[in-house]
Amino acid sequence: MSADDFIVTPWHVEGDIDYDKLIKQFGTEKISSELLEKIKKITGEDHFMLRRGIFFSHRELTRILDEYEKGNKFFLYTGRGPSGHTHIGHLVPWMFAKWLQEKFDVNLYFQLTDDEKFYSKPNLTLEDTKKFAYENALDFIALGFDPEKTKIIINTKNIQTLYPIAAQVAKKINFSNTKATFGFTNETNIGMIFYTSLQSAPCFIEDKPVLIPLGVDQDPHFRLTRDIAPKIGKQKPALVHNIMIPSLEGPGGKMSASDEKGTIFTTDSPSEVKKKINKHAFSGGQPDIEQHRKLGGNPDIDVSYQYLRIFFEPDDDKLKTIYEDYKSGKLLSGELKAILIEKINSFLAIHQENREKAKNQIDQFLFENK
RNA sequence: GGGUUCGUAGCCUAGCCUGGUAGGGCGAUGGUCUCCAAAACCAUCGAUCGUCGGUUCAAAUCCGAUCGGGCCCA
Repeated sequence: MSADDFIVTPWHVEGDIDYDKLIKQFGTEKISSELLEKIKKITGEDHFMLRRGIFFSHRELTRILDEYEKGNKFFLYTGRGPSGHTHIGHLVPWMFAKWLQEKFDVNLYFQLTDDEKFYSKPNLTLEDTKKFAYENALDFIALGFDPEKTKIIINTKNIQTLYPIAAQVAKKINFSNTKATFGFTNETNIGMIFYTSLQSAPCFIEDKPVLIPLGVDQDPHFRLTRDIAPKIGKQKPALVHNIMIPSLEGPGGKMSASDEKGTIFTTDSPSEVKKKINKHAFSGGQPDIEQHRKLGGNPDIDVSYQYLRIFFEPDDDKLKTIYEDYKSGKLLSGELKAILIEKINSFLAIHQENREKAKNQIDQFLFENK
């Protein structure tokens, strides 16, 4: 694979992603400075993930905001395919969704697609994906959502509510559409072929516009949803996309729950975090200390720095100092890693506490079939 | 229901025709190097060859059955 080749699909992400190219390829819109200003005007602040381009692309976010300004509220929808334990990359769109919910005071639906992971992962049983759905839900709740405005949908549990909506959608998507969108072949099981209609269902669960914060790799599902929405008399869902969170081992892939050593899980202990970062985090440092002092490091490819930028250092000034010190050679890779380890571990200490509490809160969050 | 094809370590795969208890690649682990990581170079671990039975001195290899996956036809 050459340097500018990359693959982004809902099931596979590979290569060094050029996000400007991806925007063209997917046909989305870049989040412009005007749009950022508009968000700032309405919410009173601009989230660091927006400022830093962690959320970099959208579909019709402008329309959602225009409607909001006219007094028409929207609702939020995001989710997670429960194929394994939660890692810190998953928390990015969830954190952002929480911010959106607070700023706009809107409802949020969180879909756990246990059926889809059962269909798409040959080795997982339905029991496995259900178990992971529960585990993932704890991490979601631990971020501090309001149970009055936040409901967790589990596909196999809430099918009664989802199915009539999914049926509306399914009738409007034909095999050619899904084949073209997802590259399905004759080997693809029919669960997968139907599945996108189920992922669409929460878009229409309330009769309001919907905004979906999500990893850009999940965009194809909603491209189809957007196509058929007008055909069933609904508004197209609006999307806001975040970049892929790199694996510890470097650019050229997203953090994956199946890659143990390249991934920080929310349940990792402080010593595991320390070991993983020190032993595996790809660095932008120079081959030895003399050269590093002389030439400086490259924060743009340094995974530790990227994690600080994406999630763990919201303070722009502090981040800027780290960037400059690393670039000038003042800060060594080992020292940068120490900063990140401290940040992650203090985050996880609180998160893990909240995660324990979530076990008693989960019932308040689960969606009741209507 | 019929046909066909495949099933070898975490993954991909050679070997099967012409029987003599497995070879490679990726990955993983450890080491050297480095402030770390990567790269590079060493080294190591890892497979009762889907299962059961038969033939044979000897079966991943031949035969039968069975389970599982894929495709085509009905």
